[in-house]
Amino acid sequence: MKDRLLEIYDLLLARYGHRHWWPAETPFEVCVGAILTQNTNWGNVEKAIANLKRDGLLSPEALRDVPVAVLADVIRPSGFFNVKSIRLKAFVAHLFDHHGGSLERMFAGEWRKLREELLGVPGIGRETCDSILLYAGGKPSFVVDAYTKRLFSALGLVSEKADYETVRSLFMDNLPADHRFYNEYHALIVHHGKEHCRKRPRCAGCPLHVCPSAIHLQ
DNA sequence: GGCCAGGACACCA
DNA sequence: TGGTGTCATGGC
Repeated sequence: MKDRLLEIYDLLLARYGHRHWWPAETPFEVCVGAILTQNTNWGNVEKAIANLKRDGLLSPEALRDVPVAVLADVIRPSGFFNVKSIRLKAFVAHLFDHHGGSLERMFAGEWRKLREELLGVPGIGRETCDSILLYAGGKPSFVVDAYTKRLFSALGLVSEKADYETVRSLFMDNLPADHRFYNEYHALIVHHGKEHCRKRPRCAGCPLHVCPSAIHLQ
């Protein structure tokens, strides 16, 4: 299984090159983006983040102090703005309550313990949590998203019905715990999912040689 | 005008 | 545990 996973990685990297993820300027922006992108097109998230920057709200202190109704209006383009504004406030409140408002301090401890801690914050589920750990904190916690499940079930490596932790274990039990490697691998999976297969439904020249119809089925 | 997007959670059986 | 409804905008 390890060789197969490495082979797929090599194919994706050879085709698409390094993706330089996550698309954000700071670790805090990664955390905000991870929450805003929940079941949402990334283009809409970019609009919301641009609004936050415009209004000087992209900092732990600013998000802590802004009224939730104001925040909801600012992040409106990302969709689900009422729930996401509450989730952003919950994350920042946790950051101040447990880590003095400092991401650096939050990431200083043992990351597996931090993972359990963050999963207890309302609005931070497994994918959001792992995205924060990997892309904001540089921790070797593999991210599983819709693209990952779709692709690797299409490749026959996991069941279509496999739950999050099962898919995550496929990678973490078989690959070295290297956050740069996990970063690149997941970024390539997402890029393949939206830039290749979605724009070219027939998947002509798909580097993975998989049945395209399986990938496009929801 | 319908479908979908880098989920999470409450509720129910 | 597993299935279903809810939250919502914007691009195609």
